[in-house]
Amino acid sequence: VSRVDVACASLRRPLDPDFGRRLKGRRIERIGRRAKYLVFDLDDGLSWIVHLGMSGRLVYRQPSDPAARDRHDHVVVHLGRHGRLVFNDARRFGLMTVEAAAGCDLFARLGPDALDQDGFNAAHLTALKRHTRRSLKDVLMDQAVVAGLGNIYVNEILFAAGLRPRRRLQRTSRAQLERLVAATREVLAEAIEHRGSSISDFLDGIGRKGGYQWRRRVYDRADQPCPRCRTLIKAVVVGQRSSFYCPRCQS
DNA sequence: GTAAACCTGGCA
DNA sequence: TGCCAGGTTTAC
Repeated sequence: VSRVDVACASLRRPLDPDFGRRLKGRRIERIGRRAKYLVFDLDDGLSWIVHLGMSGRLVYRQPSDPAARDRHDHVVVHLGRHGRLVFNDARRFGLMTVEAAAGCDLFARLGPDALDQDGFNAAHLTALKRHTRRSLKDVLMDQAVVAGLGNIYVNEILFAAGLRPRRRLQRTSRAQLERLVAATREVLAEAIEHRGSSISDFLDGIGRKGGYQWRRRVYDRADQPCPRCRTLIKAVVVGQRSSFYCPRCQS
């Protein structure tokens, strides 16, 4: 990292005044992920941690790419002669920080990753069942229960599992929970294969749109026919978030 | 639990 | 003009 330009520090969490100083001069040794956070491990043991929020993008640009700055390019991380990483976020719901990943408070309350076979399974969900009246939608959206799922994919997972968003966890059988966990892996595998959902803002790390928006079965498809049975998709609000389901295929 | 807060942009 | 949006936190 040869230089860090901060055009706007007021993200969801205001950018630390030391952010640029901590990143400049470091070498990025590994790129990973923790739930919805991108994690760039640095050569001094700290990590550059990034969350894209709703409208954020982090895009690599070649040295030859035009230098023109967009109004919402808030942070530019220059990589010497190798180009730069540009963080753009119209709504500024994203955040970034440089700190030790171990003991990072952003990670403190995260549950098992949605793709972690050992952590996220039917037994994990069964253990929550006892004293809760929460809906499946609410439970899957809770990053402390299972980390990494957002509104689009929870809608798609519930459709794939044949379960309604408002169904109570308590009233969901072990077999249905097994189905739900399997559906999570299937939906995420397909979403990753198609590089995510570009419904309005999302671009991948090299500026390409994802393709999953063309494959979604129910999300934002109110009053359109279910791809399986042609019944019209319903829209409801669960926990302040829009939910979509097929009243025939999902129970 | 539920609402409101943080922001901008797009659409009816 | 008002309402909605891939997220998360904070306050009643």
